[in-house]
Amino acid sequence: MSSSKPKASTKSYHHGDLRSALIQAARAVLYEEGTSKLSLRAAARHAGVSHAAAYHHFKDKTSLIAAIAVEAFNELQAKRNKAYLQEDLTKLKRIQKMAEVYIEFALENPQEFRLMFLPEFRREDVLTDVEKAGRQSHLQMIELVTALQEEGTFIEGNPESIAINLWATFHGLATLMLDGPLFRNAKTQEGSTALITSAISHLFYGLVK
Amino acid sequence: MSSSKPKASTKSYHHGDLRSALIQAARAVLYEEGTSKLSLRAAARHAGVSHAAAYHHFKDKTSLIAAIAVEAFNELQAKRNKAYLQEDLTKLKRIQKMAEVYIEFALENPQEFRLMFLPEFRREDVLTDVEKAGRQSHLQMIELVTALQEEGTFIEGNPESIAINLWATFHGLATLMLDGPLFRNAKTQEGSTALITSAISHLFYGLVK
DNA sequence: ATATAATCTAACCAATGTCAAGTTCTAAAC
DNA sequence: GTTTAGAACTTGACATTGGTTAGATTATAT
Repeated sequence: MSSSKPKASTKSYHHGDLRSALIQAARAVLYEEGTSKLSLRAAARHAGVSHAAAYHHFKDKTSLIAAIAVEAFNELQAKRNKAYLQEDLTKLKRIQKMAEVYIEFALENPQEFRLMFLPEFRREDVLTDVEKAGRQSHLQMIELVTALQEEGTFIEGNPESIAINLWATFHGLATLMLDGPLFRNAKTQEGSTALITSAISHLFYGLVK
Repeated sequence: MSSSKPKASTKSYHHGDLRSALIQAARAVLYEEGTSKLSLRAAARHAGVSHAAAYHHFKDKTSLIAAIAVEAFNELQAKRNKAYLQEDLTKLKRIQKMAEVYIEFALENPQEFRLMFLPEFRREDVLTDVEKAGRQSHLQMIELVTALQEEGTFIEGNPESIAINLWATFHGLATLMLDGPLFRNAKTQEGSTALITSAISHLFYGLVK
């Protein structure tokens, strides 16, 4: 929660770290009032500053939302690394773990997760900040796949293509559980892990006899 | 494009089929002005009627959007049936075809596709119209899986779980191609079909050697 | 002829994004 | 230690837009 550099004074005219306070505030609004109520003004209100203060930290409304997405991507990555380092697992189990972390994150932070994949954050010509923030995980997954190929566990083939396949499965499950027909299954822990486990197993060992 | 029952007179006071005209108008606005500009007023404007006229056909703004989602689900289903009936394919190829149709629909109708999976259209307690409209495809897929199990092609196991897995793969690919890191791959026909083909093949035959 | 559905005009009100101009604090220069 | 420049905020105002309701008006259908 608390960041490192700035001294967040409690009551001074200058906030100390309004930028990240606004991001937090915006996230809170997202949950307390819903996506449609998220506005620069609402975030400012929630952070206890004037409605125009945000313009010293964000170019416009979209920038604030992008900042939320970036922060969320970073949190996901952190969570991923934590799981990755903590556990002493086979590489195969590691992949399962990645899926669990991904979906858990989506279910625990649904509003942020949706923002992470808004179309306005992708541009043909340039890599946006949001894209950059998401890129790391992708590369990490490719590495893992490559390692699995080298140790002879996985089939040959373009590792990126396989990584994409894995991600698509995670992502598809996550989104269907969040906003699709699987949202009822996602209400219980058992329901969701069952879905994950069977999906991973199918993908690992195939559907065709 | 033109529906069956009502006579869409061109210039009378009574429109004839304003309801579906508004849906069409709203879809047009979606593409011409973007999601954020979609409003009841904009739809009415585009349909050439007064801004209050919509209230005789839709309870509120959300209902109009829901109607778009329902219509889109129906179109997807129709497209699916068409592909399903036309082609004389093995059941396995049929699944590949379903994936292609699904993703093609998403890429050709990105705006509608996004609306089809808005969280506000799912409720814990009741089946919403949008949900009902999406349900058919799901059942169809389960049937197909069951058939594949019976003919001994697919592994045993809960057919629904397998169908979910397939859907998640399609859906994950579609969403990542639309609003995720794969959106650059989706720009060309070859790029997208390559992704689909390899994903299906991986899922059919497994990633583990 | 009459009831009623479909449409229109008008108006209200609540928001929001954004800019402009003034204030208050911080920090660096002297 | 004082001055001073500039950054961080505030208040106020503008223009836009949108959802929604109320009360006519016009067409359709019985």
